[in-house]
Amino acid sequence: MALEHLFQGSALNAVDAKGRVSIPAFLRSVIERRGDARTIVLAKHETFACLSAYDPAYAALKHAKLERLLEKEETSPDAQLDYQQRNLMAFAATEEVPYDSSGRILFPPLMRRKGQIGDLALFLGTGETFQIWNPQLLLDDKRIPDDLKDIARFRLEERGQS
Amino acid sequence: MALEHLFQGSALNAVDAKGRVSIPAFLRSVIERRGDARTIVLAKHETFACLSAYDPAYAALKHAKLERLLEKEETSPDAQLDYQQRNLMAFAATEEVPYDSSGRILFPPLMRRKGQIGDLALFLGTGETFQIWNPQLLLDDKRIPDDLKDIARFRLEERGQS
DNA sequence: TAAAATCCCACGAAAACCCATTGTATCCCG
DNA sequence: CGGGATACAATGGGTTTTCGTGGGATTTTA
Repeated sequence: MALEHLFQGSALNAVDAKGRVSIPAFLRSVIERRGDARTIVLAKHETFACLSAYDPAYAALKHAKLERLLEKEETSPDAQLDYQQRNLMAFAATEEVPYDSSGRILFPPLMRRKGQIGDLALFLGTGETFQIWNPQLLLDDKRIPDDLKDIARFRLEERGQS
Repeated sequence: MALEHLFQGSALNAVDAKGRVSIPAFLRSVIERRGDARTIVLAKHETFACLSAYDPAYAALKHAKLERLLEKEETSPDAQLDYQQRNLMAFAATEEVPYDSSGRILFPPLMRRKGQIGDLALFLGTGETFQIWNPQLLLDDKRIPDDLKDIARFRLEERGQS
């Protein structure tokens, strides 16, 4: 699985009173080059206190990979349950949301709580996917490199003095 | 078998006094993109205490897959019986129900009992198909990942405090 | 004729849509 | 090279549409 277009860069956007957020244009352009959907898929990140996001085409790719894995070791009794659990997490525990002509999504309340997103959303490109953080939680996480925290601080300052 | 449109997301809907339930709009949109039917097929899930649901187009696909499997290992003595059993389950043990213009089905009593569905139906997208749960049974199932139970609890809360 | 299914309409909340404003980066031309 | 015009991004607000749901009326079935 070698994706041609990768997510990169960072941005800090506001979540308004209605729960709307602009998806940064540089991330949207990757989504639309990977497929022709104007939609993102949201999931709780596996290891960090943030959300993981990607495009539907990437979700389909991941699913196909799972399917192939199952067909290989279909016989095993545990494999069946393992497959069911993965499938549930990959699809039931995610939400697909379209963005409108101005590039905004309506943040689903479930994901907003899972990611503990307040009125600021920090977007971080990570190649195949991107992440959405509550900036403060990123600053508080000891596992995050200082250089990255500097970027988060910069984005916060940018916004503070305007 | 690479399906283009996949079921994902979750929702908790009410089953009213007449036994009617709204199929969530985001699931219906997948059904209608896969084919032009406004119908779902219901079956008891193979491993969980819930129902499995999908569109007629997917049922046809599953059938074709079974056929191919049979032709491959036709020689085996067990294969024939296995095929007969699977075929029975795939067709006799299922019910096809149309949904109306407002997206509701009338829940067939047999399936409602098989799935132990009360007055709340939890819908979970799982890619090729989706599941319908009695939310309490999902919470009680030890095989279900905690993250998914959190989602079920969230859906229950959403509804409770309104 | 009673029970059940289908059709119809109605309502409130939420989501999607449209338009307007601001700020910023980009481009073009003098 | 500078400065004005331009395009686009992010955001705010109002309006329209859709969704889930309840209930009544009509038709069908047993």
